[in-house]
Amino acid sequence: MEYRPSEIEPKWRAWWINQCTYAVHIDHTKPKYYILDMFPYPSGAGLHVGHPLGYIASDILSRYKRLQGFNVLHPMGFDAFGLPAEQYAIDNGIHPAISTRDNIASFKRQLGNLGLCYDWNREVQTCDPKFYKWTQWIFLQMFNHWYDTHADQARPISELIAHFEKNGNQGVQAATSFDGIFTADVWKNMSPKAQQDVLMNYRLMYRKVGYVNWCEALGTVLANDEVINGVSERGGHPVEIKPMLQWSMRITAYAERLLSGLDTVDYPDGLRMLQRNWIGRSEGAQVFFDIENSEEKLEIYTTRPDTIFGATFMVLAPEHDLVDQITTEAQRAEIKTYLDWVKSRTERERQMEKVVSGAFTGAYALHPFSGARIPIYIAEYVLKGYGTGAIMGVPADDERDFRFAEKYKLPVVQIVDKTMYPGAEMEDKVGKMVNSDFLNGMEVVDAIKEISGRLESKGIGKKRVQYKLRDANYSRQRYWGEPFPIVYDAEGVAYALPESELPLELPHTTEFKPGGGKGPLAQLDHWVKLPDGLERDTDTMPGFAGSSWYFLRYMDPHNEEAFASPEAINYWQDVDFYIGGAEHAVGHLLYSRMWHKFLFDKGLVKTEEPYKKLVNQGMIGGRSNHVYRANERFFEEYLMLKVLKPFFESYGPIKIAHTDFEEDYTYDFAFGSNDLVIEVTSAKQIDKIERVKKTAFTDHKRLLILTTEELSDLINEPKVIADKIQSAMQSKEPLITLNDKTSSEQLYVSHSLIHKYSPESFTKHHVDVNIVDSDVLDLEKARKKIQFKNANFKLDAANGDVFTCSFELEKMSKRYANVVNPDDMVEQHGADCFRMYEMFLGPIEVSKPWDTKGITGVSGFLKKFWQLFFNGSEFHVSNEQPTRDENRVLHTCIKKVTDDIERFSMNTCVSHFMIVTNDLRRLNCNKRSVLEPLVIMLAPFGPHIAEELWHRLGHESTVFNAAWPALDEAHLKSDTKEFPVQINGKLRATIELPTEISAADAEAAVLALEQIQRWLEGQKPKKVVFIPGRMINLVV
RNA sequence: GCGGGAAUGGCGGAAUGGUAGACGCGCUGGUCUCAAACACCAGUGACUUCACGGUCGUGCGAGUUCGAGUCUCGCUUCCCGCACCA
Repeated sequence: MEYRPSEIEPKWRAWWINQCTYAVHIDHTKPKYYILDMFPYPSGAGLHVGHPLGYIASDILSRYKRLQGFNVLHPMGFDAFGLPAEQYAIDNGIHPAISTRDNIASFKRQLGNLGLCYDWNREVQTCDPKFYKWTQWIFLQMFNHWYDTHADQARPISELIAHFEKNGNQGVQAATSFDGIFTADVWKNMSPKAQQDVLMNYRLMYRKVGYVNWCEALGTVLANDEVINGVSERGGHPVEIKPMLQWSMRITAYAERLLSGLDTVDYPDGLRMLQRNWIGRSEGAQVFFDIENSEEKLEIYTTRPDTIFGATFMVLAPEHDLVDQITTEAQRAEIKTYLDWVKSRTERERQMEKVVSGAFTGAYALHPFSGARIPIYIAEYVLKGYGTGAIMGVPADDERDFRFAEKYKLPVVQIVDKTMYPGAEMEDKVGKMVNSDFLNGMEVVDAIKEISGRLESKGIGKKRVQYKLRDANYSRQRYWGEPFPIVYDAEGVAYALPESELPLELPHTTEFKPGGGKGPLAQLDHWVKLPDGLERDTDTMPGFAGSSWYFLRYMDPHNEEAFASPEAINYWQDVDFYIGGAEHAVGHLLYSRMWHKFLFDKGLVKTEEPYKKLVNQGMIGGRSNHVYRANERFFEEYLMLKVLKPFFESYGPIKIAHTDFEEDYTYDFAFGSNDLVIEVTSAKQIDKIERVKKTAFTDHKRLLILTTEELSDLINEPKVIADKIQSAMQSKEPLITLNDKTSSEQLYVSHSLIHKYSPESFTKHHVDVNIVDSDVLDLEKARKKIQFKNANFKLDAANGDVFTCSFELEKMSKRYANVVNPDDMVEQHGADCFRMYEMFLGPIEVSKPWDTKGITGVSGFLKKFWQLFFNGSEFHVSNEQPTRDENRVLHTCIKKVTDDIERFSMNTCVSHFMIVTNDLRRLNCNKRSVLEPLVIMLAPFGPHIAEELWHRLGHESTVFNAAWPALDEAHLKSDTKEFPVQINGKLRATIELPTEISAADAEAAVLALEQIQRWLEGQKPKKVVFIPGRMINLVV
């Protein structure tokens, strides 16, 4: 009986839904396993074959774990707030809620086609008030907490207030943007607003004026990771730095834990490295320098305090607060010129700049040990936002400082002797200190310790750990996001809404354009202005708000009392296996890890880290096809090469010098002994035709006009054109224009022919890969496309009148017309086949190109597998005992597939199923005791075919309630094995020997081999290496 | 520039330090067919040989080892990330 996926697949999908096969409940009798796909944003573009890769892989793992006896949570939902829907609303007037709902529906329909085992009852959408109630709730928890760096955890703001009331802020060790010390009395005498302003500096969600990435075109502030090379990630619009009052998330408080936590999770090394770099921890020291003739101290940050004796200049960031105060009158003009220049430059220009620049302030710092006067400069290469925004310039030990010193002719004092470390770079922390007073002779590492101690005892410096990581901007001047559950009084003091007022629902509007630096919500007076005089925050939360905790909601998605019940959290704990794209490496993953740690501090979740194991799926690239459209040049070359040769032989070619044309010659073709001239042009170029007519008339030439349109029509019949030219030659007519009823407006030329013409003859265009098969264009389908309306094709006659395209590997994208839709694949080959082919392409983690051709291999395999169960049209499975060989095939498969799924190597599993199927066909095996376990093992990969066969085998319940087959090692071994025989490591022969043969017996057998004797040339081998059950190597 | 990853037939890719190229695509030949498609069978790294066989072969160059695609060192190219982070 034929395998017909289109019949069996929809049947079982409906049955699974009907039977609630994928419904998951807390079950304390089974171990839990939580498998999560990264939260998709439902874009309007629909899925291409690259998208489901991870979903299929996680689906296979989920089904496998279930068969292994785990209670598997495998949910799906949508990151439904976001910019694209809002942009779409601005462009098309469709409310984001509507377009988002529609996009989710089509996304779910496409996923539904693939037979994925999600428990849709647990679906969440971040734009659902029932969901974002808890996003707002967590936000308020963070608002109401501060980070105690001593206890190394978040604590309620109320405890901080209590401390202030007793002791002021003395003894408080906090992650804070507040500097300065106040006493309890000072605190108590502050106005309520002043107190709130102080507290704001301690909150984990806080407001501050920050320099933000403002994107005028999008009308919003962007996070650092949404800005790529100075332009917005979405749309590529310019981004400028602008000061604004914004919500900020104090992720820096968790920097150390985010870093150390990386050692406890199973993430890919590359991803861990990425996060480490992003957090960017560096250990160094802050040092205060006195400034000559000034009360101010200059605070710098350095990771190399040991090089302090090599400091020959200081550099401040141009925006540094001290610049104005310390600049001397004499230098004021120069500094101003420099600052103006810096301001005039865009972020992008600054990043691209390779040459150092700066200006001298006229002020001097005093060296804390030598007392030397050190000139203070400002320079762009020192950044306001990092460290203290000021450095000491040590040109002998820092590349940039050296370049700066070179340019401004500043002295270079060698302070580290690296002669005993050949190959050490300038900035390596090795060598012996010289020219450094009391540090002389010390190794760098010891010198760092020594100087740190001295700085500290002198009270002019301190060890300090610094991070590159910045607090995340948490405000967006946008509509389609979570509103802030915050109101402000007349003085601008922020108050949290009471929990009872959550969710604060997003009000309806039809106007989405931002204005004046404010989001669309600002225009909704009735919503913003409250009766009691308070005003709402008019920004919305960023995209990462909902996605920072969504995986917790899946544990208990309908709970109205909490974001998830303690019972659910206790049972499901955390995500065991997380799969998704590497693009979330530093954004989503860092943010959600931070939220999880915060909730952990609060005792609301049970683990420090949200995701135990993480796998990044690779991208699937597209294979684009190109067609070549003929330019006018092509027709001229074509006539020359294919048609006119005999005419030139008869009449002789001539060239007529140009009169008033731009081209070199007046006519495209002219002849020595015939007064006919030929002009090739598009019929659309009426002006040109008129001019040529006039010129021909003046020259007393008869004119034949060949239009590219008619040539296109006749392109596959060169003889017809030749005949027409022939009759024109013989005619007496002064003007011959041919057929004006043409159907072709363009001509496309088979790629196999274009090498005969010059490259300028063609323009390359993408063509939809779905109408191309093995680079051959399907002309029937092509003619239906708008692209080829009124087009003709020059076919490759030598190769059976085909039209070929060239190909290129590119990103899969509508723009390249190379998008392959999974729906089409499922329709043609079935979901099981599509799923297995996706896996078969290669390792999940690796990027690879899609090639639709190869899917026939998997399709053929499934047909063969199906046929194992049938005798002609009849389902026929025998109950006989399996043979040794059959058992070996089965158990080898159990071992291989089990091992490979465990190491997430799905491609080799599919390969192995193919091998097994081929083996069993050879063995003519249709035995239940072999086939039934195979059906169970195939089920995670091809759930539909497995369910069908499982039921035909007589089972009533789903195959996913079966148990994964157990391995019996005894069946793996065969009696004999073909041993490779090597001479000096090179394979020279193979020999069939008992698998368990002893070294001595093997040696004897091998030495008896004629081929081996030939290599030994009568000598005895020096040494015999025998690996039992594996191989034999003779050393001669 | 810094950091990470990769490099194996025409293509996607296999290979606990032990028979390199499994499996599939493609290609070639054959069977079936009036023919094509499907299906099935056989072959398919390069060079060489009538053949048996031999030589070379996992980006390049060294090394460790009885034995290296795999381990070590040095280079080349490509991909990804970060980019004046003091």
